[in-house]
Amino acid sequence: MNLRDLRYFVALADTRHFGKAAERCFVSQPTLSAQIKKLENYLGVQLLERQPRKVTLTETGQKILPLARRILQESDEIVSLARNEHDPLSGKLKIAFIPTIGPYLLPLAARKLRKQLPRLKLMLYEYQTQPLLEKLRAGEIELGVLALPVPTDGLEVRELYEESFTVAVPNQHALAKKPHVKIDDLSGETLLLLEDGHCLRDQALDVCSLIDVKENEDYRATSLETLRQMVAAGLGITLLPQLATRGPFGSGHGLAVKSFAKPIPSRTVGAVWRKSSARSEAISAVCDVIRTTMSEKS
Amino acid sequence: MNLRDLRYFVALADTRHFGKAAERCFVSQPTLSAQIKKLENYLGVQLLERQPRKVTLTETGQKILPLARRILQESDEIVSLARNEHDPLSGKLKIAFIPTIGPYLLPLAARKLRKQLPRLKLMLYEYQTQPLLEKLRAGEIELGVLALPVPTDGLEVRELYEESFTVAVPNQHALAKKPHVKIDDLSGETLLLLEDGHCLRDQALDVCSLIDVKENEDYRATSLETLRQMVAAGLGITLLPQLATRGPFGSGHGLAVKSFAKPIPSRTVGAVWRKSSARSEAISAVCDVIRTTMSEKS
DNA sequence: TGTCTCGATAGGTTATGACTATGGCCGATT
DNA sequence: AATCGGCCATAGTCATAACCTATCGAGACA
Repeated sequence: MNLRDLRYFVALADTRHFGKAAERCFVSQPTLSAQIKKLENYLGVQLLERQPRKVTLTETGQKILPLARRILQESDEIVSLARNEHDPLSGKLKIAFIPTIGPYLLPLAARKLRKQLPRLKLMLYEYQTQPLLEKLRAGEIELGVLALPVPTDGLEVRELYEESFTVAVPNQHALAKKPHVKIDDLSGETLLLLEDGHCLRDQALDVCSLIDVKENEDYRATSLETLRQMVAAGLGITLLPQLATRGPFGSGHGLAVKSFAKPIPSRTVGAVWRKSSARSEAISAVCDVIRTTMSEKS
Repeated sequence: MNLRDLRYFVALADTRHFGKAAERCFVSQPTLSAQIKKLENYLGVQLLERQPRKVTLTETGQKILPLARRILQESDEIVSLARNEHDPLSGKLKIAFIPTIGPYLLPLAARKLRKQLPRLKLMLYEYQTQPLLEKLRAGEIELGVLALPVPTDGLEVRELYEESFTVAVPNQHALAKKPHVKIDDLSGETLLLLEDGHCLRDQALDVCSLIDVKENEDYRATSLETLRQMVAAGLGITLLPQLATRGPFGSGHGLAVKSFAKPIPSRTVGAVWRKSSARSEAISAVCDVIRTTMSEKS
């Protein structure tokens, strides 16, 4: 059985005339005639009675007609649903950020995203790098924003922006008075870090790998905000990504944020998605918005 | 779009594996692959994401899937409905009788009809010959049982049985004492007849056409039962078809029913249906039952 | 009786869906 | 690192389903 056959049948039921029904279906009368006969043959029942000058539905035909109509209507629903979804820049798009990026990047990009991609409903998630990649591969999310590099098997990667690190020290700290901080200046300091799983932890350790710092093993922060408060409380110093020091997140409350002297250590923030993703257009558009946002704000 | 494509899509959504889905649809993998792609192309949206080792539905695919399932289910409904209707001796069959046949024939045939055609639901109607033929041609009924002959344009006709006429006279009437009545005996009598539209009226006039009878113009009965009572009341005599004199409808209550001497005048009762009718098998079966009933009872 | 309407039939062409064989990608194994 | 195997896509070919035009035949109508 075929949707086309049902269409022919319904047209015939409406017009009760083979010629007119054929016209309505944009086929010749013999074609429709043959297809109807084939349908009847397939179903094993006569659907219509061909009286001279008059076509009528049999009992069975009358029973089948509403079913056929509903099927056609639902098939049209599929088509129109697909047409609505046709716009690649519409629909839901699930994006995950790592925790040291999301809360600081989103306020900057949100307005522009909403303005430039108004039909895109962004579903926002926050995961650490590893769970994020897993959920990405599992298809639970479509796009991840995190610090590069990441293993790229099956994934597409695009760099979004370069994010400098800064040093956060207590107000009273000697470094608070210097205009710029060199990495070597951190030698001998106590470093406060995020708990395991945060990539920022590894990045900070990496920056300090050549100098002599000791991690405060008693405390591991669960978020940058906790970390910030721990520094203000004088428990040590830490590295903060630059976006986490802008606007309401800057110096104050017993905390001084210092920028590094050149060469400024930094991390690369990038977007990752499945190579096979069906949303590459929307993804690309989102990346563009983030990139331009960051290049304007820097 | 095609039901087959939807079948492929649903199979793929179920198995999430092109090869297995193809197997389930009894086609080769490339075939299913190509059809799915064609479907996606037609809809203008990607329905699935081909990850290595893993096939997943896109957002759109997930929306379309339940629609596709429902369509397939309903198309199966059509097929199974048709299969149920497949038995030509089942379903509704609308039969109309003329008033001078229906009430007398049905009690005789009903039991055998129900026994031999148990799945056939007979819808019974009663119309005079002309309206009956109109409704038959209009497709409102499938089968008519009436007195022949009738105009046969577009209609199929089959004789069912021959029905003798009898004479009904008041108990006190001279003819009530004779064993048999000749047509000539009716000469000079006052004839009571049914109102216009009843074919029996014309048949009675026809039987009496060669002799001298006068119709009682003051009364025209609307049914055989009224006619019978009018005869019993002494208003005249009348002709009754034989079936209307059997069982509870016989002599008594001031009425005597006499049979004719040979040659016995009679009418031919027959079945008519549209040549193009889709129910010819059921019709034929019903005719058979009536014929054998009548040949057994006579 | 001729004419018209309308569905069915005949014959030929195109388009579609199916197949097999094969390629390319990726993950897993040795 | 090289090989193997699973899996989907591509290429090329073929059968048939669907379509067309032309025509027939039955029945309605003037």
